[in-house]
Formats: sequence, structure tokens, C-alpha cells
Amino acid sequence: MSLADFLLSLIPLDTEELEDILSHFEKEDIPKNTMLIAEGEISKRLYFTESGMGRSYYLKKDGKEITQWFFGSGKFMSSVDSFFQQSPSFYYLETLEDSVVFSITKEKLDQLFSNYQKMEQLGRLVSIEMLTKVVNKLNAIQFQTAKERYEYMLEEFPDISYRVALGHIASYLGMTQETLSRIRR
Amino acid sequence: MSLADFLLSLIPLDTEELEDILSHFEKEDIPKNTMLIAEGEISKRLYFTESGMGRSYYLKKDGKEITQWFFGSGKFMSSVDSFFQQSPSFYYLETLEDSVVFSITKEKLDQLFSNYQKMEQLGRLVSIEMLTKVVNKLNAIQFQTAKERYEYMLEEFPDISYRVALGHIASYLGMTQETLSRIRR
DNA sequence: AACAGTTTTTGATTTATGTCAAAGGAATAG
DNA sequence: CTATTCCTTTGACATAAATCAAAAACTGTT
Repeated sequence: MSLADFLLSLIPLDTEELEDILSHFEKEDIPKNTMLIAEGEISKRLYFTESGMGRSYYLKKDGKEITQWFFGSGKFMSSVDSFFQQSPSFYYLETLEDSVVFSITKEKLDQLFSNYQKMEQLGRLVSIEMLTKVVNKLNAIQFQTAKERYEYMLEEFPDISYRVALGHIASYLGMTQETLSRIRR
Repeated sequence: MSLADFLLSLIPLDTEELEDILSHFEKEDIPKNTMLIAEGEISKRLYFTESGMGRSYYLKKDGKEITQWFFGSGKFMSSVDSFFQQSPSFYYLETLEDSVVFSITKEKLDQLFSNYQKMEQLGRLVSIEMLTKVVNKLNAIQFQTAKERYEYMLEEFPDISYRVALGHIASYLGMTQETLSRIRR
């Protein structure tokens, strides 16, 4: 999904406004397995995924990677708190496939927020959508068996299950790779 | 924390604006154990908690209550998706203590959003703060032992642990009451 | 103060999932 | 095309936490 289509699906914009807003973003082609943000860095850019796939993850004390979220086409990805608070990121962000993204800096986004009330509104709508999804995942994780969690994932993100490595999905769902492998069989 | 203080802590407002914004809210005294929203209802109001405490919860298929979130002083409470999408609520919302709240309808809030860009901004900031907290909880729940989860709770919400029934906290943390009781000892 | 109801604690047992280890498959690079 | 590395599956065993059950400690009400 293109950024223009995404914007228009949430807020009405005339051609001029749309052009101006898009001009604040930069298109980038990013190869798979590229790190966009590392732990401890301050996230400089927010990325809109036009095509491809990314994930955020963090490292547990024992060094294990825990996938925190997957970002597919039509989604914004970033280390949310790091980008908005300009604080060191707790997460890594990387592409899992060759991706086309539109990125924007915090300064430019703030310009958009102050120039367009509609962009504030968009920010609010996107945040609430994300909040709802995270809450859904939390409920799924918190009181369901490993099998039910995998079924939740198949429903909520059907494409991810075959595009992404098993280990990434397992940690996303809060279980080991071995358990997920047994469930799938 | 009063609603006025809360607003001013996030966005600058002159006296007139503040007065006007506050006039859209209604103050209510709500006794403890009052149900504000039941499952299946469409949430009519968003509540700002000035004092007291509330929680949202849902029922599993087996009838067990799962606490989804606690709302203390200075927080907005509602069934987020139900209120903003005006869809049937998946959650119950109830007070756990006598509470003073300021409530607002969706129509009035939308008026505020369109009259004041600053209110859109506030909506965005509040959503992102909530998103960050939910993500933190998710991380805590997903890969920590029951004991570590309880410790996370003591840090993040120190007051809740002694104001709220054990069973409510246990389900919030994704464990049984018995387990939490053993951890506490 | 005593009762009824609720909430918390304690004990014994079961179970889902984690851990460790190794083998089998698939992907990537030279 | 072959070798190296990475990813997935399978097996045996360990363990944290759930379940079931009952006793003990609170709480509020008459």
C-alpha cells in the first residue's frame, strides 16, 4: 500500500495538501536484513512500509532475541518511544525482506503536525489503532495456551506465518522455537 | 490530579481555552464497585479519574474475570476501542474505590478535537503514552517468571499492590491467585 | 460481639512448556 | 555443485505454574 493511499484512507486531503505532505518524506529502497535502529541509538526516522517486511526486537539479559512486532506493508515502523521522546532505543529495528519505505525525520513530522491539524488527527488515529492491536496481542499472550496463541497469530497476521523464520515468530508469541515447531506439526 | 492540572502539564492553554475545554466535561462522584461499562454495550463516555481507582476486565469463556488494566488518579479510563469506534465493548469497566471523575461524550470530545488543534495533540500524546505502557506490560508478561512480573508491577504501579484485591492483580499479571500469594510471602 | 461472606494462604498433585542435545533439511556463497 | 552455515524438527527430561481442595484470615453487617 502506498503512503498516499494510506493517508487518503484515513483523512481527506486535496491534491496540493497531499503533495506537500508527501514531499516531507523520503523514499528509500532497503535490502533485507538491514538494521534501521540499534539498541541505545536515538531513532532519527519513522518509516512507512510500502512493501516488504520488518520487525522490532530486543535482547534479553541472556542474549536471546525477542521479536516485539512485525511491520508489513501499509504500517509505520519505528522504535516508538525512541522516536517520539528522542530517547535511546530499547529495541532493534530491521528489515526481513527487501523493502520500499518512506521515511521522515522527527523535525519534519513535527512541522506536519503543526501545519496540518489533519496530521495531528492522523497521528492520533494511527496511535489508537496500534494501541488496540497491542492490547489484543496482550490478551492473546496472557491467558492462552501456546496453541491458541499461534491460532490468534494466523488470524491476525496470516501472511507472516509463512514469510518469517520460525524462531522470530516463536519469540513474538512468547514461546520457544521447539514448542512452535511441535504445534505446527 | 485534577483535569486542569493534567491538561496544562501536556499542552499550554490560556485561561479562556482551559475554561471552555473543562466545560465540555461533567464531574461525577461514583461509589466503589460501580459498573461504568458492561460487555456488549457501546461506551458513551470517556472518564478522567481525578481520585479513586478503576479497572477494566473481561470474562474468559470459562467465566473467569481477567483484569486488563488499572486506572488511577490522573488517567483516562474507558473501553478504548468501544468509545472511539462506537462499537460493542469487549470489556467491563468498574470502579474499585469511591472515585471522582470527569466524563465526556464522544460528540463533545470530537467538538474539542475539531476546535482545538492542541486537543488533537493531547489525544495523540495520551495515546502514545498508553501505547508505551501497554508495550512495557506486554514485554514483562511475555518473557518473565511470575516473580519478575510481580516485581515489574511493584515498580510500575506501586500503590496498586496494596489498594487492590489479590485476585484482581493476579489476573492482571497473568497468573493465578495462589501463585501470587506464594510469591508475596 | 458474632455471623456470613469474601479473600487469602497453604498443601498435594498434574501438566504444559522450557531446556538441553542432536540430527535432518534448506539456503547461501564461493 | 559443494561446503558451510543457518533453520527446523525430534527426543528425553526438568520445572514453573496451574489445578483442586480445604483451612485460615479478614470484612462488613446486624
